[in-house]
Amino acid sequence: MTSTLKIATWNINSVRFRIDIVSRFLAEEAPDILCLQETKTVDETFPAEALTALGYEHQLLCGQPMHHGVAIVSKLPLHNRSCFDWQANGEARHIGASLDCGFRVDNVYVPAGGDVADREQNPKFGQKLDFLARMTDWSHDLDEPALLVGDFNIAPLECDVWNHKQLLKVVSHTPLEVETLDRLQAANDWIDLGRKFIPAPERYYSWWSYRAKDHGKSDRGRRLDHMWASAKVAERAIAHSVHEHCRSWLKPSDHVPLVTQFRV
DNA sequence: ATGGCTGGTAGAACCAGA
Repeated sequence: MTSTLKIATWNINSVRFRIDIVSRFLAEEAPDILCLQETKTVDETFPAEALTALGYEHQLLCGQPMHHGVAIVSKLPLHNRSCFDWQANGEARHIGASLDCGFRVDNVYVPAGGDVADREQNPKFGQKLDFLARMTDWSHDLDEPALLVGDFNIAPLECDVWNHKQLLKVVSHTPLEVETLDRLQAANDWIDLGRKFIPAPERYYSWWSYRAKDHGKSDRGRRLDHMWASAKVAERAIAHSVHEHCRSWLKPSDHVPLVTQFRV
């Protein structure tokens, strides 16, 4: 029997502050699995009960005080929890699990990288590149079907940003970051599901700054969030959607959810 | 018009996001 599996990813910018819109999204879209980034809470205060009440009883948490933090909540069992420290400093930026349908899910929050695109002047930029290099090594050694999702904090293509030329020196769209992301992609022949379903040069953004007076009017977006699949998993992807309307909800995250549906 | 905003935590003339 063939059925489908729907997986979502969302940088929520505080899961406690935004539990109401998380609940609304889960009720309306009903993914089987939701990967969250920037939960901004320790595991003890993660809103576990509210999500269990919506049917997401399987929860893997990797939080820390104040910043960062990732989680996977699921209607289906999650096995073999892994938590890689690709930042090499203890920050909570990855959580992975195996699914009964035969592939693993890895949920990642790549460091933003600070303001200056130079690792000598700005150590955070170096940490971002090093994080991606460690992910690349891991991708190289990966020997099982996998789905890699999350906030990569890089918009690689010209059509992934509102203005390519203006953003060439802005961290998230610099040529060095794009090259580094390309090496990561090549290390496991990852398929960019977003662009498989919404091919370039079509506009595709997943993040809009809080600082715009009217984010929808200026539409200065970037595609910072991604869903990448290894070849066997990509073959099973049958639909992909960007939930741009969530950016206009009350007290929104600055990111919107992405959803991919798979044949399993 | 790359910060004009945002949340967490402390109780900031803070930090971090991107």
